Amino acid sequence: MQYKYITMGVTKTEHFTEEQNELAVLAKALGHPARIAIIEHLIKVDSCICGELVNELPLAQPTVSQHLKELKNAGLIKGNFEGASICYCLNEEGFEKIKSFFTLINTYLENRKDQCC
Amino acid sequence: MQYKYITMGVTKTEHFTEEQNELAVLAKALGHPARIAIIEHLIKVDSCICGELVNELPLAQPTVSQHLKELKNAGLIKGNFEGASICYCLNEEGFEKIKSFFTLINTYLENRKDQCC
DNA sequence: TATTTATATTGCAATATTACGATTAATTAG
DNA sequence: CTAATTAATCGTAATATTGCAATATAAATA
Repeated sequence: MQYKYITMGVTKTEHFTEEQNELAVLAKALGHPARIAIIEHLIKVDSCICGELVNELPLAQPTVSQHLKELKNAGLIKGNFEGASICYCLNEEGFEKIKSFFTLINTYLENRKDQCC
Repeated sequence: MQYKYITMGVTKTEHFTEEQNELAVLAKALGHPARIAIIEHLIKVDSCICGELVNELPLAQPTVSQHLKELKNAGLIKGNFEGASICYCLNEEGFEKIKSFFTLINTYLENRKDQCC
């Protein structure tokens, strides 16, 4: 058997810029309704949350833990231990990177003249 | 054999709000460096593009076509036929939906007082 | 110290995504 | 009409993601 397609199913990150890969990682982390819900909840309660997320979300505890881990790895939330529980809140850094991308897009869209499509 | 976990690997969209699912779909569509590159290229050339994307990207034609389809399905780009080729440009609607989400986040982050994490 | 509470990790089942060769479809050029 | 060009679709290989039961870990409490 030949390994003709050894990278099938794998994103070819090496062919894109670091900025493009970073943006994709951030967007991907937001690409799940549970993770959107987590972000929204963090904003809603306006404080660091400690665990009640499992009660808020329609998912089992290990699944929530996994989603939190992905948001943390992407740099969109931060988490610190606070006694027995852990405390999460938004990580400004991650959102700053997204911000400049969307500022670029919005500026473009606002000034766009023609639109052949 | 029992099909105990018939929905394994499937996002439980039905338990989230329509808005959360919509946002997740949009973010997910941006969650790949090739699709970020496509959006950036559409902004850079400031016009509808007709096919040269395959030359710009380090991916085969069917792969590029697939990424374009995903961006189109998510509502982030539009495409029209123009003779033998097809013409793509940004779809403002999709980006509008993302915009309000990030406005919410930015407003929150700018006004946030404490930060226990 | 033993028990409870809170969260992370492991392991695994199942679907989703990524990538591309081969092919198809549709238009243009000759 | 035929060949060339352009882009979508099909089929398939391979990895990634999602979800949860079971388990592990770590701190608080009795």
